[in-house]
Amino acid sequence: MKKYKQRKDLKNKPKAPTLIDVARVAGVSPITVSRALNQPDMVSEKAREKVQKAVEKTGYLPNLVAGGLATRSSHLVALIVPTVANPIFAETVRAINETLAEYGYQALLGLSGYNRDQEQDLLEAILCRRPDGIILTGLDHTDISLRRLHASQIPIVETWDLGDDPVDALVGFSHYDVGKEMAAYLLGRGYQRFAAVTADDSRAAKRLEGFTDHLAEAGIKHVPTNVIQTPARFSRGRSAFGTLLDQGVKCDAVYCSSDTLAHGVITEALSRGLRVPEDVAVIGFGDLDFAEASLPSISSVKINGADIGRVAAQALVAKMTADDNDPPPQTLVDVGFSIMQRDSA
Amino acid sequence: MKKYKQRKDLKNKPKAPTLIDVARVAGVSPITVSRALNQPDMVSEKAREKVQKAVEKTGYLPNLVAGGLATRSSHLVALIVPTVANPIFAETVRAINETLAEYGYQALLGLSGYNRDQEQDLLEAILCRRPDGIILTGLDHTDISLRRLHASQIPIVETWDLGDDPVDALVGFSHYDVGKEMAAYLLGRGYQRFAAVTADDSRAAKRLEGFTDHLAEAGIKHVPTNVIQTPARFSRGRSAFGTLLDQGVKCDAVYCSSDTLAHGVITEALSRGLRVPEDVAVIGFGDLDFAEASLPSISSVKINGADIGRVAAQALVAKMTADDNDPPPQTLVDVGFSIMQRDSA
DNA sequence: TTGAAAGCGCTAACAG
DNA sequence: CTGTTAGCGCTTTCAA
Repeated sequence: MKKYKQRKDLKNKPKAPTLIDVARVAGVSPITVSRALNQPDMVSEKAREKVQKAVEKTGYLPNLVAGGLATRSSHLVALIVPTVANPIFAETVRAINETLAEYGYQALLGLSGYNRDQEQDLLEAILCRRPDGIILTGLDHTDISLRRLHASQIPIVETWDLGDDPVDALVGFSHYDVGKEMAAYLLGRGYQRFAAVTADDSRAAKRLEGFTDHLAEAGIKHVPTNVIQTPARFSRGRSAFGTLLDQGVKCDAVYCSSDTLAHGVITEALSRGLRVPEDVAVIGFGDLDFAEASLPSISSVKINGADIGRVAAQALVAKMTADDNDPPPQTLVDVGFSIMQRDSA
Repeated sequence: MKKYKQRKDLKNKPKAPTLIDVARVAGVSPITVSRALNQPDMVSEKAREKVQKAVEKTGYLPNLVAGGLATRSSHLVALIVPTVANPIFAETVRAINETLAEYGYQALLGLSGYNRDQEQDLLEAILCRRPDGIILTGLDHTDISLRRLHASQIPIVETWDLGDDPVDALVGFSHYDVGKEMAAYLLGRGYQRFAAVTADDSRAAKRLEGFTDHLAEAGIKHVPTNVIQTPARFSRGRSAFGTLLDQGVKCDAVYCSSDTLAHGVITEALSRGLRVPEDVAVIGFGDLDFAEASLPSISSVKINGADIGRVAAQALVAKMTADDNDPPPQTLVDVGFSIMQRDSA
């Protein structure tokens, strides 16, 4: 039985058992252990059993760092979202995590805080880990990010938006159209005086633009708007609407860039003795659980964060596992949206 | 000028520039590039400049997989939480991410779904990546998980709980005490008939136990309780309370295992014409934004998820960077909690 | 079916 | 201050 070289523990670091340890115990060569674990069909049943026992005896856990270096594939996916404090992204993160895990991938989470520069830094740090794929939120990246993304040759899926010039694959919906539909919806129900409470991120801006554009086409040029900083919090929605009212704004419908803000707006309205939706209707965005299940007086644009996550992860997996000679699957998915009515107006 | 061996591109995989490429361009040895990047002080200014230029020219991004293998340190931290759908965990995740990033670490996120077996699987997958540290939620792990954790020799911080037998460091608070304090708080305000709406995870169970124990000491033996499945959602809280009321339960105060459930309970109460807190008071747990900022009629146990995350991450960093001959910093932090009053009762 | 040799890209150790 | 050498733990290639 041959001996295999063993590391000599330079810094007496705590050492986990290695393939070589297992091989020694099993009485086979390291490569046989490797195959028994990763390509069992290539190995005799006898060898497989010996290896299996040795693995249990040593408590061996493969070192994916070394494996990744050798195969140049990390089975790691970079996932960058603005925040997990927004439930809609939390749901997307969950779905992505789950779907990736099904295919043997793991997600490295980065939180960009709705900030392109922070995204760029995250991206740099993450690219150093040589992920097999990347999932980004939105289409709005710095030039440097874009350059790195293109140079990296790594499959990429952008999510939560639709646009002309994705880096690679794209899974989302049109925020501009969402805004237009929200306007059309309210106009169709007879509302005439509008106000808006919106966050300042780029997708919220697109929705607001769609909203005001559509109103403008209908002859309504003026929409008092209060822009709050991300992250959109209940409390900020509440105070933002309070400010508008204090400024003497009169409206029969309030546009909100998210359900969280809408919820705050409703609370503020109620606390001032306004009835919702009789005195003032409120429309939000995001399909939070509380919007769907309970608020008796809110309409909301329904987005399925889990769907987006699942579809995005699947698209990415397809790209990551595509053969080099396959035609590159140029994915582009419009997951759509719908307006959900929860009020009696 | 010496030449350094270069990979011969077995599978014509897309190749990112390597240290050797940079060394060639800079006209120095690879190790000098490595040092210029990681230990600039060990290198002459001239060399540093040459390397800097070569890096820019080649668009080089270091390969941390290779570096990690060589140094046996990944600068990766495993982070396992039950869910990010619960805002309190979302906040913890954010704080941990942020704090780790400050020290040059990155988090690998795993979602256990409040499930020990799922946690075990995640742990196995993550340990294969040889993280430098591990942050877990709670003290409740499978035997296999515990064995692996101990065997791994990796610094570990458990969070969100306090207990006798942590694997390593521990940052949290006593859920049992939280429950007792909630009971004491309500008793002190004169409430006498209680009901409970609670999730079925292990920490929620501890809180409920503290709550009912304290009430029992005060002679109140019966607390109608509706246990809902995790994840605790607004809608579930609402229907859980509805069920209790339908069963004829009379109460003047409702204990909820989280603010999300409390919010649902309040909505259900209001929708049935009950005034909160005049007819029924509601107490929750978690300090969500909406509880703090707005609900006029809820009391809540205030927990600072960001604090826990920050403290936990710092404790972990301290352990990860501790010298082998230093005494092991046996961290144990009780971050405490407080009850926040938002009602006028 | 199994093994030996040669790296993956980087850095620790030990000279110079 | 800079370079040489020898791995880190695994897998690929090529032989047997």
